[in-house]
Amino acid sequence: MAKQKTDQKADLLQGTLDMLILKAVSLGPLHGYGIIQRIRQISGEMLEVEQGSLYPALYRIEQRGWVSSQWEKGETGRRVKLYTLTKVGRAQLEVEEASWDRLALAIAKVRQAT
Amino acid sequence: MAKQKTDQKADLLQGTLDMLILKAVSLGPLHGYGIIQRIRQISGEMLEVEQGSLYPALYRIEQRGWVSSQWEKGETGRRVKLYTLTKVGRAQLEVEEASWDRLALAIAKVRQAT
DNA sequence: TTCCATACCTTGACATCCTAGGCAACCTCC
DNA sequence: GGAGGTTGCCTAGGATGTCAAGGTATGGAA
Repeated sequence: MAKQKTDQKADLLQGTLDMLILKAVSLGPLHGYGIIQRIRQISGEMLEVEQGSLYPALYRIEQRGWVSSQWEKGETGRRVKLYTLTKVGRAQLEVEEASWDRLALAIAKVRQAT
Repeated sequence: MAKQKTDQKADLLQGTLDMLILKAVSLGPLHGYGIIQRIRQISGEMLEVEQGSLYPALYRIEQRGWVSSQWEKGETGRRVKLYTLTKVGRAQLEVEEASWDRLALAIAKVRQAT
């Protein structure tokens, strides 16, 4: 299906996946497969989340109460598991974004060092 | 001793440690304990690498040929294990920096999504 | 002499991610 | 009507990397 991905295996860093998922779901309820597509889309085709990474992560995230899920009939008539961001999840997203900002800033400083 | 660390568990993301170490050593040969200090310093006290993370990482990095080591007499008269960046290591540093840039760019895009 | 900082290292637990599968429903095209 | 592709869910197993916690030793300061 033409994955290609600019030949560079950009692989996510451990810990960033949760933030990406929360962000994707924050744009509106979504099912698992759709999350992968949305992340790919909003990252400009740069990030490709594997199913084997996503589903365990979703389970984990739901356990922590950051998202809630319910089975629904999708637009195509098929049953899909819709995930919705909870209030706690929205707060967590902000925490993770702040944490990322701090790290990115720190790394930037290190990069400048001579 | 005053560690403090702004109470925020800034914890590194898996995968960034190698880059930090390579960068630290790229500024001049250094021993393990000194690497921790240099990273703390050039990150503006934002990054605190644990010894339990550093030494395994150093071993790993040396096995891959990115640094070489030799025992020397430190300034204080004590024996220290000095690590030096190799040519391969310098190339690897560039690879990791480029990889970080890609990821940071992708994350930034995701952050902007509405 | 007691304590702290420096300096090395290991062990074991833990979380997260990826590879590689499996299952099923739906669609299109031949 | 059958084949194959896409959507959609999931799991098992292994690899990796990090951390918490400990151990050892030297040297200087109090």
